Amino acid sequence: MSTTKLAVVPPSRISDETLRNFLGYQLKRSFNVIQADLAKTLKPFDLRMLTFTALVFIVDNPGMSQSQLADAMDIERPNLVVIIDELEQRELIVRDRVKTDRRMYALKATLAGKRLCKKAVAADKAHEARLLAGIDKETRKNLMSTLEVLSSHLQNRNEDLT
Amino acid sequence: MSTTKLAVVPPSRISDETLRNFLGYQLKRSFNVIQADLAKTLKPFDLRMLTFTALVFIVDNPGMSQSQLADAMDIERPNLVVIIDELEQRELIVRDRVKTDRRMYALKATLAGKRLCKKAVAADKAHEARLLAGIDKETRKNLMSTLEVLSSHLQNRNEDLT
DNA sequence: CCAAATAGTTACATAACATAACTATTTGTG
DNA sequence: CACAAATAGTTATGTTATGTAACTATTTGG
Repeated sequence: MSTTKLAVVPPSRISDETLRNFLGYQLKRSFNVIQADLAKTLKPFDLRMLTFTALVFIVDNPGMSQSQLADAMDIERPNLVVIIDELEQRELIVRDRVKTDRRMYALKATLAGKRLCKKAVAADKAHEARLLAGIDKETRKNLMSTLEVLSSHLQNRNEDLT
Repeated sequence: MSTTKLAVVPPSRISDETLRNFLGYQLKRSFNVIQADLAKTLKPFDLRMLTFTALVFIVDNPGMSQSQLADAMDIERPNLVVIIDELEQRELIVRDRVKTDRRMYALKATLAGKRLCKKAVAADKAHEARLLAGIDKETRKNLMSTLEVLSSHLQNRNEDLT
């Protein structure tokens, strides 16, 4: 049997047995699917995952600062600037100067921002419900609590290091 | 009490209660931490997450094609080209033309590629062990199997749609 | 025989992310 | 009280990941 005959791997025999043991790999596989579907879900609202997350944080925490939001979103402060710029330009949020500390802004959602947020959150809920259809309620619950444990553990580790 | 006094949110009161219910949010939080640490872990090998994943797949599946690898990695084929170019240029892999189908290559790891892969896999294992230290064995096992269920479910859904 | 499909590529655009360096302002210490 | 250090936000820039259009070369199927 010549080696060229075996040169091509049949599709069914592609193995990810090494990678499958890595948490990062499993997270990325799942996250890829969810992220792609979320991009489609948010597109009608002219939102992306980062602008959506920022808006939700601001709606839930009126008066938070840009530094706090960057921390909460786990992104660098310079990268937040364009996100806030975009939400402000669309009149979904406002940057209010803080009288007691003129370096900082208090971020607040406008009425339009709150409304858009509500709709986008509902759409996101539906998108996740669709993706998880076929997984029973008990398993979903276990999934969410397991991920909560994981992300809390990792966040705590991160904070200890800084 | 004037509104300016309440303008600033105390750090301890930032709430992510809306976002915390989203699977995508939880996955992203965890994935952010793992990805940042993995970038540091792979840097001494001059690898990134994508080049590492590609190399592992090729080592485990000698002879696989670029199309198969793109599918396995869930990326678009044009984006695989620079990844394969880089691994080839470093002489970690080779692109062998397939005699029976001159459109395609059979990708194979070189000895140097296999060696680097082995070291990088060990380093990745250690990085994940470090990140998960403090989580007991039973919880880790549950975590991995839960994520396996999730990513299999989502991959199956994706394949059904295409 | 040839249209359709496939494998791989080039070119390009967008978005996410990291870092250096800056201005304006506040804080803390000697 | 003066001022160095720290903080909040910003500009500029580079790197990486990702998506899409259009292309060439080759194979497939009717």
